[in-house]
Amino acid sequence: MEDYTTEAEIFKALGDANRLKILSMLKGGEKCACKILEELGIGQPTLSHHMKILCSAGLVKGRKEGRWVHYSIDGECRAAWLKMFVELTDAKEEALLCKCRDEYISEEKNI
Amino acid sequence: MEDYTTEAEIFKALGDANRLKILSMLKGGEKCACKILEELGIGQPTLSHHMKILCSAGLVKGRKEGRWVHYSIDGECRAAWLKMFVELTDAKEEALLCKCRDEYISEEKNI
DNA sequence: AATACACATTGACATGCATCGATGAATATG
DNA sequence: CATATTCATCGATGCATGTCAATGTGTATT
Repeated sequence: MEDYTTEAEIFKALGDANRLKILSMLKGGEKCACKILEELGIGQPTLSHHMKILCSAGLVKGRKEGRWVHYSIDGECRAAWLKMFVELTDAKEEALLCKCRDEYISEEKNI
Repeated sequence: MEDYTTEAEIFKALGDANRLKILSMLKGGEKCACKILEELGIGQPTLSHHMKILCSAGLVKGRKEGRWVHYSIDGECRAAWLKMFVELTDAKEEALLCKCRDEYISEEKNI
């Protein structure tokens, strides 16, 4: 049987309310760590800890610019995990999701 | 800002390799606890613990039949959580997923 | 009724994890 | 160069969690 250790690691990264808040904040686009910090009401080391987990899991990536680090959602990895979850729980729907994604991408290109 | 405590609880349920193995086993359909147990190589109380977490999170439901309990993936809750994750990380794609789901459902009805 | 079986619950234990204060590293500003 | 700022790392702490052995609960079988 498969191991699923890496997959579990990904879901663990999502298993914290503060990290979900962070993801929600990044949904609109790139955001600086200090901005996230002041909205979240937690300590700075704690935020750094959470960002490390989100980055290690691949959900988020950081872009360093001078003293600041701008974080954003890694769309590619996110899509891979979404597919992974669907595949893990229902085989037939996985095919559907891929089909829809292809349509979505081709729509994007036409704009 | 939203709380995301309940959402985090759901992802926590997925953040364990053994629970992901269980979900993978149930992908093909209903399965007895004793069958899961012998495939998984863990203690019986541990399995019971994991099934409780998966059921509390809503991902899995149990059907009691005599001495046995048959577990299966709760497709409805699963779909809601999938939507939640997509919505949490990207607003525009959420609309796409809903559209695809509607098409999927109407295809099912035509068969 | 007595026994066997399938599963849940309890209690204990070790490990993991979120959090914070203190400190370090890198970069901009004077 | 000195200082301030932004973020990462370290060490400590308290709580959550995965695991198992022992026991309890409900159900079939004899």
